Amino acid sequence: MEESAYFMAKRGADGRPPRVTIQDVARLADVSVATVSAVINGNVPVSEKRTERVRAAMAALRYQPDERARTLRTGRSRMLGLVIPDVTNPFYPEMLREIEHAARVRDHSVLLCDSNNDPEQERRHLEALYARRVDGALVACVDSKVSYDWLDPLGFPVVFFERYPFSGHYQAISTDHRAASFHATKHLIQFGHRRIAFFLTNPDLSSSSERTAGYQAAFADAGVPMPPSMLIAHVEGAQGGYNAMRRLCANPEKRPTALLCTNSVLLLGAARAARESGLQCPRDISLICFDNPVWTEHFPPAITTLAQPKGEIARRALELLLARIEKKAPTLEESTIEWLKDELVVRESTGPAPTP
Amino acid sequence: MEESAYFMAKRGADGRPPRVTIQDVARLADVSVATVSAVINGNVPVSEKRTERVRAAMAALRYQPDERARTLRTGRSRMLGLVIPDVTNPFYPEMLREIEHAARVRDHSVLLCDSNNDPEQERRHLEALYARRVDGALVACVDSKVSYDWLDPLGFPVVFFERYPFSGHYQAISTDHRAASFHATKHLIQFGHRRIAFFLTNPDLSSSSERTAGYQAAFADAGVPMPPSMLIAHVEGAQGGYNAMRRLCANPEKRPTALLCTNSVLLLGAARAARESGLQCPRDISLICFDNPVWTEHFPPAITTLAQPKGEIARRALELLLARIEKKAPTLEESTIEWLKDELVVRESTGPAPTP
DNA sequence: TATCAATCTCGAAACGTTTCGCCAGCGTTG
DNA sequence: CAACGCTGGCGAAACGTTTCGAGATTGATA
Repeated sequence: MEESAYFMAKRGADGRPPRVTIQDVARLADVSVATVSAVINGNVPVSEKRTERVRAAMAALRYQPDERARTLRTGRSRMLGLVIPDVTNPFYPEMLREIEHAARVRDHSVLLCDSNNDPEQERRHLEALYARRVDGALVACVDSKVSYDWLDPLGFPVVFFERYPFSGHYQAISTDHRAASFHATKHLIQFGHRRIAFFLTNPDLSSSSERTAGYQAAFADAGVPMPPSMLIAHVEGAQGGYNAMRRLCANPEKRPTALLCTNSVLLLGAARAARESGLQCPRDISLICFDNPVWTEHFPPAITTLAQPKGEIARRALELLLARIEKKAPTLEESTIEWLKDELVVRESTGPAPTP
Repeated sequence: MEESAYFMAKRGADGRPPRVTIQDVARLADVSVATVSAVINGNVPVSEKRTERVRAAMAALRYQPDERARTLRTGRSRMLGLVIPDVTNPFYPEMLREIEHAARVRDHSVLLCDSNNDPEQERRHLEALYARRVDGALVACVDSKVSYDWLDPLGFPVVFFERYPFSGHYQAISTDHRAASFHATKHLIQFGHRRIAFFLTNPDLSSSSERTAGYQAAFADAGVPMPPSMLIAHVEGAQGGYNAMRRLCANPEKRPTALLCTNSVLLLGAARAARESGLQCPRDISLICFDNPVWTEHFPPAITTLAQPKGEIARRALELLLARIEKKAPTLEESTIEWLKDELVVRESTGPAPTP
């Protein structure tokens, strides 16, 4: 197996190393291309002798099959799109990690797209993914009001996670936001809190409306009236959380004694605002947020959170998507949503309501 | 332009929607495939009349060129690999966001790979990226001691960022870790601190050794002796930071009065350990860390950090990589590193050293 | 020894693009 | 009027695989 002479001959004028193809391997091993392919894929029997020759040739040439060609021929790219609203929200990197790992286990790669909370960009991402003919996509959508009906006719399988569209047919896997929100609120009510503020970002999100419903249900369930104007939407980022909290605390008599945030970044700002208003947590105010990033455990005080089972979401979503891809019948007759449970992890930031 | 009949004819038995190809467009517009390609790519003149026909046909069939085939033919995939050691470290998602954005602007997609701090996995990722024939990769390596010499002969262009190998030829773009570390340490020394602890993760990392050098240089520069056994390596994660700090604080007389952490997660644990040891920040201990994630600004107290110019790193790294790809001469004759400046953002966590 | 089945092997046709070279048409020019 | 250059268009050959159908080899059976 002497490959250097061969290499020299093939090297282009530009000095760029030669791309070794299946042809080269076949030539060196003195077999047909088909045979090489057969030993690579192992789905067709090849004699011991030739297998050995091919193996040796592949090793000598450091041959690595070109996935592009393979993909074009077989129709499967073994790539999956992952489109998320904002990598900067710590929930998503952790999700990404799990999804990437799950995908890797099933021998798939992940093409990441950040929508930057912009429906337009999200759409562009999805179109690009389709153009690349990835096998399918996992998406946490930016806005539940947008329509994804155009995906189906294209035969482009998508499964949603955590956030899914309000209308149309789709498959989704999500934590039970309503139940989680219910439990968190109930936890606070049982501590005697009544003036419980609720910060959410975009209300046009399946997760937002479910969480809102859970929050309201908890009050109804406890037979306690909901405080007016404590449900605040469109709070964005740490600064948004800070501003909203400052505003709420302007009037000390009407200030909240507890707060539930729809994501961890909001809480960061809100907590600071509370401190700056002279409030101490949990003595004067209790704090809870969705998601459970590392810092919540180490924050003073450690934050009570709602932790999503990210690994499970990832594995389940991937399973669903792959099944849909295999089945080759991407057109959906009806919507299905699978629910997973959040865990309320109680730490130091929640306690009894202050006595007036 | 009646396409429905055509669609019906093409629809397969499996109910899967037909894939419309350039052939279909050509047929419908009654021109050759070459002409369709010409109007798509616009690099060959096509008459007004035909252009119009082709446009109409494409619209009617909702034709979207297959990137796979395009890629195979042209040799450019317009995909870039991004391999990072750990998405869970907040530095990387932010980096990722910038890189993805920069790539998008230049009409490229990003294939994300998380090495999970494992050199083996990193290597597998790189091999997979090559197999997919992405145009190149941006990598923050897991360990500077591993060799990446095998990439060059493959003609696979890679540029390193923030962490690069100790040996071999490579291109890198990095913040000036040494200078940053020097400034941070100097900042502390000027506050009168002498017992300044330094936590780092893997010492076999270019960034680690540079930061260590900066730390040491600051003492030398100030003519102050370095405290013994305050330079602690292999501190991993928040728990690692916690443990290391607890250990250092065991003996109150010998405890540090300041701490510099190589990443933000370490600081999280260390800060908690300090609190639990009865230390108050910044009165009893000053804290600084590299990277500047949102929470540092909202933590009580707000953390003094070293902020990397992530956007600039991303843009510059991308530029370098694309240039390397264009130039089609991936074999490197020598190494080049470009340095960017960190910014020391001073907040509440650093102050005068306690008087004994 | 002829026949047959069971293996293995191979050439060639896809997959969906881009691009190269050639040709037809046509107005200019000597 | 012949020769020529230009323009726009087309067929066909790539790109690097997989896969299909058919041919070649072998060993066993009648």
